Amino acid sequence: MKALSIKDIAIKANVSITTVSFIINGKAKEKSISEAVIEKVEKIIKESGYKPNQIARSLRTGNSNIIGLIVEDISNSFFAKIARLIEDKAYKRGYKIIYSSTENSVEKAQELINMFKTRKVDAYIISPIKGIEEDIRMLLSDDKPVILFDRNLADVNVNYVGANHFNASYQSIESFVEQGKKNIALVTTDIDVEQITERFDGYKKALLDSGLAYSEELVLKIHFNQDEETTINQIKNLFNNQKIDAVLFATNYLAISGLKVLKQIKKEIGSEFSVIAYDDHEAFELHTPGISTIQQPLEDIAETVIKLLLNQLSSKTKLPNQQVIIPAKLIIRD
Amino acid sequence: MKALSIKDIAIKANVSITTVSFIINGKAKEKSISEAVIEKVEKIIKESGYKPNQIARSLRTGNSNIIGLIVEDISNSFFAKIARLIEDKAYKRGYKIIYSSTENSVEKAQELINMFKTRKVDAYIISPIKGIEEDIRMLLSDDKPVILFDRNLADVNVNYVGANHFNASYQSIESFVEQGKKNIALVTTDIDVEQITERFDGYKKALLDSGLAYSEELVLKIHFNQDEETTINQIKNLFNNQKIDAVLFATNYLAISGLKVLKQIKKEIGSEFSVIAYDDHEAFELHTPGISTIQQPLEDIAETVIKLLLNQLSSKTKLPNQQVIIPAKLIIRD
DNA sequence: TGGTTATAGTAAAACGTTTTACTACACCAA
DNA sequence: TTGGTGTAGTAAAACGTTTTACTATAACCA
Repeated sequence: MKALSIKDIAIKANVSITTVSFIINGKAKEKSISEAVIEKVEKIIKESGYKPNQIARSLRTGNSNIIGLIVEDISNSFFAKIARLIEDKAYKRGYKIIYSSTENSVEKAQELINMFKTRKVDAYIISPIKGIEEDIRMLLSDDKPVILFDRNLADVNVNYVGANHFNASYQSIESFVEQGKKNIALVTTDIDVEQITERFDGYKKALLDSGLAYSEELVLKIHFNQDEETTINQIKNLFNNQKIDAVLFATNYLAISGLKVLKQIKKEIGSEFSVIAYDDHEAFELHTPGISTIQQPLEDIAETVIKLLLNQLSSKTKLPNQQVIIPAKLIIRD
Repeated sequence: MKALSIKDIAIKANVSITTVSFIINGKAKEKSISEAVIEKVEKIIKESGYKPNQIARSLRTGNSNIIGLIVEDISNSFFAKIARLIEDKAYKRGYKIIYSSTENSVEKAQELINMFKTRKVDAYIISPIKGIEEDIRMLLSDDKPVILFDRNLADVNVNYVGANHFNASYQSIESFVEQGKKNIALVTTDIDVEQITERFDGYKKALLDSGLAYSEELVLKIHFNQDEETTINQIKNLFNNQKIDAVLFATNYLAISGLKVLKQIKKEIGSEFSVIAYDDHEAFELHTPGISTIQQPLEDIAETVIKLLLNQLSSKTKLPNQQVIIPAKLIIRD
């Protein structure tokens, strides 16, 4: 049962392929096709269930109505939620999203970009990693819209949407200080992206501004793709060996490992020991006591990404790149 | 900066397009192209960075090396994790995955299937919903491999991989009974798929086999896409109005809502009140006390799905459909 | 009347591949 | 010399669209 082609429709309707194509693409009026023919052809299309072959279409037009979305790890709830929101919004505007995970591997990211490129996606939404700057520049020079989100790359001039990581981090520390905390730790990762360094800088700056000393002993940088057991041991070490009364986790999965440690070593969260986690997670609300978190405005981020993208797609001329920074929200729970 | 085509390579190498194509596709030997020419062409390809246009390739060959994955909701951690595992495994075998969420809407599912069809994906992995039986039969009659997972459709003869939901549910209730529980509730959804009805049947059968009465008052069926507030109120009602000493949640998101209720009404989980949740979630391990769960073997499911799929893809003849049922594991935590 | 304009539509090239059927030549055996 | 076989390679069709440039007829008008 081979699929119907535009040719079959043309034969059935006894008109030319061109005419059918014009009708399908809503150009019938401007190409002066008569009402009668339009109706006849549309009827045949409906009855036969003909669907244009998108591959052929893409080959001819060079675009696909598909947007490629590249994230670090689709199984991380932050990315899964953002992906889902973006998918919904794009879908409503007639675009499909295809997504894939980089696993923080430069190689895989490059391969994905290449795959998307050879499949002629119309635009890219990327949560980037260091090392793919050159690839992104290539996309830009192909005149394809690119939006980075969550993480920015310092030395590429491109659209970016993300939360204000510096401020969020700064506020968290401030809030610890207001509670009278003196020994505030930071558990972060060693991924070298702006978003992570900003969180780090916010931590440092807030400490200094509050008259507290910054001490390297209180900062733990976890290697980004080691197994969880190692992570847990390192955090355990930190908690056991340092006098700490508060800790900021720079990502939600680090916080989850951290909470596991606290459970294991039976350290209670409360007035003696406070925790704030970056990026909310179901587990934090449910936790007893509730875990305070920095919530990124997922909905806003997704909406802004899509809006920027569609602007670019519908504009003939290249629009200036924008950097949109959206405030994050500190949610205090207990 | 237009992309290079096979023609450009042919000109540069001073050979025909055909020759280049044979070399790219590893058919040079069998088509008796000389070693010298092969080397020359390969060198030019490497130096110029030429990448074949996959769209043109798909148009010509009718396939794409892409597998379409359709799930209910990619932001649900069960699906996100499965998707990620499948993606990894497919990737290693040279296939790309593109995924999309149905949101439990028949219409959206059909549109997605259509989109994948017109993009000529080579195979489908679908966590189906009732109402798309006909669409799946269409795919099968197109001779495209289809694997259902997580949920089966009773009246379509197709490959299926899933956990043993009946047994898992049965065992959970058994374990409650062993603990001396008498009033065991079930919170489930009203989605009409085998996997959910099996969980329900396991619950019922186990009660009867243990000599406990089955009572409709103890079963709450939540409408599948209502907002969480309503769900929480309904569960609160159940917990407040019925004498219950144990509850099985049929999905992880229901369990999360349920745990929120328990927190709100300050009901402690312990010897008086036991909980088991279907499908593990980070929040359950972290919860105090830990929440017992039924773990589906994600890794096994993903591996089996991919294996079945690749068998079909590489076989010339149509293989018989298989139904693979994988045992789930009851994890008792406290 | 002839020239312009509008209406209604079509033929054919192009997008970048893969693949079938072919050519051209050399070599060898009978 | 003929014919067969192997080697090395190519021309051209095909996949299913979109789009440009074209034709043919009717209508209008001065």
